[in-house]
Amino acid sequence: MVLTVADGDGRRQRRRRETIEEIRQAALEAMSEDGVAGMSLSDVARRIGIRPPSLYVYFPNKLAMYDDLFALGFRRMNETLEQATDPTSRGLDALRHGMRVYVGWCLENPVLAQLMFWRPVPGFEPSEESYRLSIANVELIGVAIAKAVAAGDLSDAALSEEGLTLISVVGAGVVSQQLSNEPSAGFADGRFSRYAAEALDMWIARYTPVPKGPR
Amino acid sequence: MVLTVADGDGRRQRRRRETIEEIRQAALEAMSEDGVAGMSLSDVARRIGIRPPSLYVYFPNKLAMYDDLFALGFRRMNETLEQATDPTSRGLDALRHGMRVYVGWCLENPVLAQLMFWRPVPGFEPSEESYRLSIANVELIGVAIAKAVAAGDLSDAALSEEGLTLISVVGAGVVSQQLSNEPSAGFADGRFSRYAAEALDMWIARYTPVPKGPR
DNA sequence: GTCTATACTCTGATAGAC
DNA sequence: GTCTATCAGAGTATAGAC
Repeated sequence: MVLTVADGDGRRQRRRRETIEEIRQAALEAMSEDGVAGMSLSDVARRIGIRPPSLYVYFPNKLAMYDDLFALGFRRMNETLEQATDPTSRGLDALRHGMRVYVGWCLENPVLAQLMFWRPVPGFEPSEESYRLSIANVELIGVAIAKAVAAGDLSDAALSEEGLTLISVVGAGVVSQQLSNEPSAGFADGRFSRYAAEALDMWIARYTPVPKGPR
Repeated sequence: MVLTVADGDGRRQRRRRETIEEIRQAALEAMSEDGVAGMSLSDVARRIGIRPPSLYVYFPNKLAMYDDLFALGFRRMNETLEQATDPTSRGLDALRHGMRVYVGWCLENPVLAQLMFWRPVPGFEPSEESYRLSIANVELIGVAIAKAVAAGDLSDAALSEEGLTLISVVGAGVVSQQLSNEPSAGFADGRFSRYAAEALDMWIARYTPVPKGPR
């Protein structure tokens, strides 16, 4: 059955992608109003002027919609982190800048951040494909640390399991505390996020190499 | 209308408290199976063999049940922390022990911890009374730090806004990462919780007073 | 006083007409 | 691709049996 005409297909698929984009936007709005787990398909359909069953043309079920948004979140965040990598700044400065971008993105996208870093939706687990994007996110941080190690600003231990675990604990701690206690605050005025630099400094201090000159 | 007989009241109120305790237990079981936000009143009623509307005799609505469990969680955790305070250990040892008990309790009570430290339930905000219990929780940590400062093991800055914020970030970070990435692991074998001591060490190092002897 | 029976509205999801 | 019709189940609320 190879009757699908290649030419006519472009417009149809394009229209489909536009509709999916509309659904995503409406779902994010709904979640920010009613909570991540409180999103209802009827509400999403109402927001874009279609009937609930029509959503099933684009997503097999509600959990698949969550998975799509989970992946979207990591795609956007990884893109932001890559674009924010300033080639002129290096070593610890690049790491500090990365931390600021990371926390800032989470506070600007609290709905996606909750979906990505907590597990607020009963029954939802990311698909293998989406999970790979979250792995890539962790690796971006590892690359920034590796550069600082290569520059001599951090000891090798920063790249150990302990080092990578502890920096993820620091980042998750700042974001988690800020989002659950003061979700609407910005980066600079957040009770917790304003200490993001100091939190990272705790980690940096632990992995700062001892000067090798004679004492 | 003061016809209520004092004698007969004891048994009735006792029976009522027992039922409430049954409901709490069933709700916790339901949440651990279907997620915190996925708990359904019909399911809770079914577990203890009554009809859903009967739950409304004990709780005005579903959110009130969440509030009751939120408060229960902090009561239990604060109790655990107070009992675990070993009067023989002091200073940094007491603080390290407190951190272990804190993280351990959260991993042993993941459902309550999620309800207490994240905001997984759309529309739920703790009542003023319950919120006070969460304040008391923060103050317990402050007391342990104050003792270490008094013993000379930590600098005064440990009790500053920065110091208190950063230690809450460290604790929340360990718990948050462990619960969302590996919820069923225990304290000792958790990918994140096994580094709880090292995470606290980052904080302790930042607030360790410099020795005052001559250099 | 306590619980049951019943009803109302909304949810996620499916089947089938057009 | 979108619709109508429909389902089982949810949370909530009220009326009434005992």
